[in-house]
Amino acid sequence: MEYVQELKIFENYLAENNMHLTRPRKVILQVFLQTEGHMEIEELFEKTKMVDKNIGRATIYRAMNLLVESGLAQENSLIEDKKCFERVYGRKHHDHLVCTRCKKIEEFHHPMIERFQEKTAKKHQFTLISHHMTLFGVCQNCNCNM
Amino acid sequence: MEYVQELKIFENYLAENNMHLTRPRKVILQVFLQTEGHMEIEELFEKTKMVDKNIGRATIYRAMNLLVESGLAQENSLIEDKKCFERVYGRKHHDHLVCTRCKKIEEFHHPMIERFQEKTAKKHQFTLISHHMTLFGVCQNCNCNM
DNA sequence: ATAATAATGAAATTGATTATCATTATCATA
DNA sequence: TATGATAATGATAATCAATTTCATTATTAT
Ligand SMILES: [Mn+2]
Ligand SMILES: [Mn+2]
Ligand SMILES: [Zn+2]
Ligand SMILES: [Zn+2]
Repeated sequence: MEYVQELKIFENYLAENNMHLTRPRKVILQVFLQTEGHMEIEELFEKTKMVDKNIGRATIYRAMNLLVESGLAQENSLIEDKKCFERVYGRKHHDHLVCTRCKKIEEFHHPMIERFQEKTAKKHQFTLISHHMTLFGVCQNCNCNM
Repeated sequence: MEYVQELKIFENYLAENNMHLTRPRKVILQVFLQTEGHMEIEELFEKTKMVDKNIGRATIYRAMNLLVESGLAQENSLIEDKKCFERVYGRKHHDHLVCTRCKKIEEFHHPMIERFQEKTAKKHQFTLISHHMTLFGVCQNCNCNM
């Protein structure tokens, strides 16, 4: 089994909360870790079906919440009215740039922006917990082809 | 009638698109302009009912879309799973700071952040169209009372 | 007024997510 | 290794914001 670290983390999280590492959960973790980028529930559902066609959508929703709670996954709302997930364990924080035409997603990190966000929160006497920042635009490819 | 400017803009937008300034639309505009801050459809629906209890929710949804298209309103998704609107005509662009405890919303504008967003888009060869940026935290009030 | 067209509101539909619940799986312990 | 307490599953129903449908009503140009 690959992803030994992530598996350990998930196991620990489950154990701490008196939950079990079941087969469906193991399959969903595996599929999640093997998928690149930003994935939707439906995509994960389709992929788990290839491994075990009995796993239901509800179990995917539930397992993804557990992965978020255990710190392995992050929930993004890059698309209106639909959430998507991405790996966060062992990766650095970043924000997103979305092409409104082809939906391509690029990632970026801007330390200065992060700094100013902190300062802004402090100025408003807020204890900053998190932030959403997404830039919407048209990518070079889409710009040329239209 | 107050808000002559906004009314003109709405009338022009409608005329340009072969639509009519009907009574329901006029009422909804009025209610929208008289409401401070960030408002949800349900809130607008309740308020329009006081003026004309026959106006349906669907008409509010439709009218708010028109207000967005005409440049009078902006749609925000500060709360998960629900959109809210705010006035933009005659106001400056800003982003939001949301208290996760009491849901208080504060507004801020940080020119440097905006500048860096532009630079980031350019670096990725994206033509920047818009951005979402919301900071989540705990306000001073909520910090003290807990 | 009249005809052509646009708008309305009630109700149905959609689509993502969550809850319910009978059934099945897990695991500590006898 | 059986057993019973508890957790997890998956099919299905429920939710809920938002959109669509459609028969009826308003609006406007003629
Ligand atoms: Mn990402
Ligand atoms: Mn605002
Ligand atoms: Zn593109
Ligand atoms: Zn607060």
